[in-house]
Parts: sequence; structure tokens; C-alpha cells
Amino acid sequence: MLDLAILGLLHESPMHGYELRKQLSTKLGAIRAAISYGSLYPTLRRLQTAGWITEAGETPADDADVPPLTSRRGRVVYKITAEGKERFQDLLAQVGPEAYEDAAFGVHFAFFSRTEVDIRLRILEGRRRKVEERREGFREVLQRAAERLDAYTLELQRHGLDAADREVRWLEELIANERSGRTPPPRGSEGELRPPTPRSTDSAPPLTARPGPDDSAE
Amino acid sequence: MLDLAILGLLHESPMHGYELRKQLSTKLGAIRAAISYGSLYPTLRRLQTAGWITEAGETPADDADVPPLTSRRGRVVYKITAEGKERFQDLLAQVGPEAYEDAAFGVHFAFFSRTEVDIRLRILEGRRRKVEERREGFREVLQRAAERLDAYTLELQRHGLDAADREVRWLEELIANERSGRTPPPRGSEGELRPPTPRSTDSAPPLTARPGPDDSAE
DNA sequence: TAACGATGTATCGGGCCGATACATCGTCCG
DNA sequence: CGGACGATGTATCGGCCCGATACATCGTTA
Repeated sequence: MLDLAILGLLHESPMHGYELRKQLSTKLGAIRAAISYGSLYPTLRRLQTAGWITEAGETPADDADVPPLTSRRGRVVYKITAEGKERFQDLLAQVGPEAYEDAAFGVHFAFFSRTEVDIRLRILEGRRRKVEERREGFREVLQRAAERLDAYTLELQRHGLDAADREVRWLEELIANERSGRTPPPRGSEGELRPPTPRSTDSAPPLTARPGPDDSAE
Repeated sequence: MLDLAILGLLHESPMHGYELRKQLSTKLGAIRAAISYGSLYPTLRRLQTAGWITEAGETPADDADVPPLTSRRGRVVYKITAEGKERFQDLLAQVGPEAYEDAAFGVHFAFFSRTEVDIRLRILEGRRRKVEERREGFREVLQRAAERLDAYTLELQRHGLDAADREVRWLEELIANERSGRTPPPRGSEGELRPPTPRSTDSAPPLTARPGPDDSAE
């Protein structure tokens, strides 16, 4: 899961660990909290061993007189290899039930611009089914066991029901949009394809509900 | 975190592992996915070693003639000890920054009926602050870096922004309610907005946004 | 009678997190 | 001038928790 995210980012441009973490945090911020270095560095080493990425020696811009004082800085820049790109495509297209999980779904979604439209649809629909099941679970609890639970637990259930319901509707919009052929920018061109932007300053944007964690998730 | 949840459930009544897992799933369903046995059983053993819980031997209802054929079934019922109850209260009142995390917040919330009002308020406010920060993060990304991100990533950000925004409002309602002295969550006051069946078959219940998980991004 | 799904306990490998350590750099402030 | 601080940067370690797996019993269904 981290593999996919890291390969995806390095596919866009070479980077060192720290930068990688920052970009992951903003790109996947809606999905999972900032990824820990305790995950990041071991994963980088694993990817390197597997041959998906390599170190790309920082190109020190070479200065002839200053160097002796501070020994070469420890900045390690990674870049993706040809095998890494293949691996990335494999992972992208690998649509198992895990891809509908909160975090994994988010990562797949974040790289949708690099994904074929039919894969996108399969993932969105799988995710929808999963969230629908979740939602029905909440409904059942609320209808059948309401009197056996305390007020706060019930509130939590309503909370969950509403979130699931919203996410289903969000997914439905996205699915409809994909089917209509009007898909967001294919790649490389990030000119504004969304002139209307109906939600910029709005207090209550249309879509949503939270995949994360979720949660952890988690 | 699991400790708190397990002690809380066993505080209500003795139970065996399987049952514990089921109850946790419904009680915390909005927060985290079903807890794994790979977490549950080791945790139970840890709690037992610490003396917070004990085995309460299943009271086999004793039959004199049937036993020899099948050796005693392996059902292990656990019950909380006096020390366990103390521990539970300690954990409940322990309001560190961790308690504002998605999963931990959910667990604390689920046991709010056993928590003092002032603790409840502190947790709700801490959580609110945390989610507000999250929300501002999304806003900044959307305002300052919108043109550097692809359409799907942007959609994810809006998603997150909306969810965070909703959760903040949810928390605000809960906080206001706590302060008003009307301890348990309100319910019923929002009825007039949509007269027939507030949320049973309705597509859009009132509150929410999702605390759980992580995310997870699994 | 065989298959299946629910109930039930348990372990193992591995992913990921939080805490921590350490080092450099620029800036702010006394 | 010097020290504190925060951002940048790499890295490890202990531990929580998950998913997969194994195994066993029971009742229902085919």
C-alpha cells in the first residue's frame, strides 16, 4: 500500500525521504495521517532491494573549496527504475477486495489520473458496494438494537450511518461522471477543466464523507 | 486503546472472546473495522497477566453422564476484576493528545455514559481543535496549491475538507449540548426539518462526518 | 451424509506507528 | 555574540494491530 504510493510519487519526480513524506501527507491527507518514518525508510530500503527504485546521488553541484569542513550531507535522493514503473502499473491495476479498504481505496484514487477508465470504474463500484454494506450495518443496529445501547453509542451509529450514506452518494456522483466520459484531466495537462468550481468558498461543499481510517481506520 | 474498549465491555458483563469481538464491532463500528483476533487474544492475555481481568470458568451446568465423549469445550469467559475497574476509570480520565486521535476518540466517546461531564467536554473540545486543524490544512492546499494537483487529488481534498467541516459542526452540537446540562445527546429536536421518518429510509440524516480510521487507509 | 456457515480459540509474519536519537541550517532575540 | 528554536534530514526500535491460517464443534440445509 505504501509501495504503491511511493512508486507513484517517484514516478512524477525523484525525491528524498523527507520530501516524499510531505508530499504523501498532502496527497493522501484526506485518507490517512502523515506516514511515519518508521514505515517510510524501511519501505524505501525494501523497494530498493527489490530493484523498483535506486539512489540518484544528489548531484552536489560541486564546489571545489568549501567541502572539507562538513562531510558530504546525508541527503539521499531516490528515483524510480523501469522495473519500478512496471511494478507501479501492476499495483495500480490490481483490483482485489483490499483495494476497497479505506486506506487502499484512497491511494488508488489518488492515482486515478494514471489509471484506465475501466479500472477506475471497477474500483469506485467495489468501494461503493463496501460502503453500502457498512451503511446497512448501521441501519440494522439503529433499527433493531436501539433500545439496548446508550445514547452516546447511538449517536456514534448515526454518525457512521450519515458518513457512509454521504460517501455512497459521493461515489455515485463520481461513477456517473466516469461513465459520462467527462473524466478529469487525463494527465500532464492541468489546465482548468472545471470552470464552474461550485465549491471553493462554500461552507458546505457537496460531496464527501470520510474514507480514512481509519482507521484507520485507521 | 483496545485495553480501554475491552475493560469497558467486560465492565458491563462477563464475556468470552468471540462475543467480545462482536460487541466491539457494533459498538465501535463507526470508528474502526472489526478488531482482529490477532489483537484480541494477545490483549486478553496481557490484561489477565496484569490482573485487570480473570477467567470465570463457564459454569458447565454439570452433567454426570455425557462428558467423557467430548473433552470439555474451550469456551473461556472473562470477567473484570476490582483492579480492572480502577484501571478502566484511570484510562477513561486519561485525556492526553492521543485521546483526540481518530480511533482513541471513538473509544472514549463510546464510553461517555461512564465519563464525568468535564472530561467529556475536554475530550470533545480537544477533538474539535484537532479536526479544525485538519480542516485548515485542506483549505490551504485547496487555495494555495490547487493548480499543482490533478483533478482526482483535488477531489480527495474537497472530500476531506467537507468531512472535517461536518465533523467540526457535529462536535459543536455535542459540546453545546453538554454545556446545556442536557447530558445525553438530544435527538428529536431536529424532527421538524423533515417531518416524516427523520432517518430510517431517508438519504440524508443530520449530523456526522467520520472519525474512524483509519484510514486507513488500511 | 456431506457441505456449509456460525461459533469458538489461537498463532504467526509482517506492516505501520510513535518515540527517540542525532546532525545541519537559518533566524530570531536577548 | 551566543543560545534557543524550528525546519530539514536520515535512521532505528519496541510494540500494537492486522490478515491469513489452522483447528474444532454444532446445527441446518441439501
